[in-house]
Amino acid sequence: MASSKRRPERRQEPLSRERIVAAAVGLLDTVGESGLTFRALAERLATGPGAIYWHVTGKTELLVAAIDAVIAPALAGDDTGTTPREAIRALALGVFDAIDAHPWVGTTLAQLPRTGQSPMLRVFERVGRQVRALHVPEAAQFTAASALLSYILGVAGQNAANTRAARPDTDRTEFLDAVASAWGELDPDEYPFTRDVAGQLREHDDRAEFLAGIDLILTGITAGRTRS
Amino acid sequence: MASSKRRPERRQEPLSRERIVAAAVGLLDTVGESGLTFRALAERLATGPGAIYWHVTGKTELLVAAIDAVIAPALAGDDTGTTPREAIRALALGVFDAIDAHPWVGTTLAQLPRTGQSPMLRVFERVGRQVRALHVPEAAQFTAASALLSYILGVAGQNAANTRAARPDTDRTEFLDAVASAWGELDPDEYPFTRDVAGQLREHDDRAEFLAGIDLILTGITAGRTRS
DNA sequence: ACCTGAACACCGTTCAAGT
DNA sequence: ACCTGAACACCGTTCAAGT
Repeated sequence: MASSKRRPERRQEPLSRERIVAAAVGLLDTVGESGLTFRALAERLATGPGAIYWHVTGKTELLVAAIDAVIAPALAGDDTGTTPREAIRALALGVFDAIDAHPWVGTTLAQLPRTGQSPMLRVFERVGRQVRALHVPEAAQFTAASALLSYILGVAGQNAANTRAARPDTDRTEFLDAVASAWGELDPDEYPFTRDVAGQLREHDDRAEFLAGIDLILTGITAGRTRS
Repeated sequence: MASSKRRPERRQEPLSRERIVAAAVGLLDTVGESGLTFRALAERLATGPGAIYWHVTGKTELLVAAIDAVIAPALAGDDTGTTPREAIRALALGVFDAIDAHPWVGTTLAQLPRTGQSPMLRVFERVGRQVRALHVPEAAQFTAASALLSYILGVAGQNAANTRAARPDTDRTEFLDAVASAWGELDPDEYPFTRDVAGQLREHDDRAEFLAGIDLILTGITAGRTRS
């Protein structure tokens, strides 16, 4: 009786956008994209599903907010004191790591338009600034930044697809081994290249591979510079 | 009475995988990804939803088959008599055009694993063969082909996102204008790059932009060659 | 062998009613 | 102002029953 007065048993913090988004991220991380349900979310927050709609307009907004929360650290880095090339690599790796830690981001991020308050726009801006710092000619800056962004998004999607395709109890190397074996048994007439390259898949490092792709594009971006 | 004997009124062709997939593509093209429903599909085919499951294991398989049908023409091209560089450009453009004509492909394609009988694997193989024809060193072939593929997928996803973000009644230029205006009004302290680059967006051509990105990567791939 | 369609176990979202 | 939870209009998938 005494306790009910000043200490509210702390069993029910008020609902808030932050608590909802945090719970959503937790759900996505543990149960995956299909696990994010208004009912499951409501249960985690000890309310009814309708309560969530007072703080959030719908599932899309919830998903964007979740992505934003997870991608934010990658954009928090300080670019001063590094070369633009290093800054782009660090930024790209930050996004890659965020997606690697939260595979559901890859699936959704690539589908967000580069408009409004989209996290996409923030990544684009960061990439673009460094492209400019590389002294890419004005007219080519948009193309260069877009290409880098598209590549990052493409890898993100592939990564998410691989995570989903892998049995939940297998780790990365096991999965790569399985894919490599499957590739190795493909029809040599139909898939000569994939077959031959299967071996490289076995000893490859997703992160290093991703970075190698970034470097490829960076090389392409800066290669033409001396000619202009 | 006479007609019911030899001419079966032709009102009910038997169901088949091809008919189902064709109807699915039609539904996706007209009503979009959210319009592909087993109930809607059944209605189009004049049956119950359960009938479809006799020919197709589930929605995932249906989606993959639909993508396959739409992407196939892009892979049918003949590569003989062109340079590898031209072959890669043509292949990439083929995929781009297929996705542009069927925006729902972009959303889903990027999420398919590069395994089994996935259309992804077929695109990868085609890209890879031309990478090899470019005389890229063995160890770098996987990276080069993967980078090209990831870029293509990334653009595909962005394209689909843009199509979805655009009001259904606006055309491409109207949409780009709207985005460019929005970018132009961004906070100059937070989005200096995006703001400045907004103008380039207005007069840009998606297809040309896409190809420019491919060229960037191709340049990156071939740039190091003379050094090795 | 192939089709039918009711039924199951879910969804996102709304909204009257409560505090 | 904020929460509740039943209700609405859907889903994908299954499966007994039909032909």
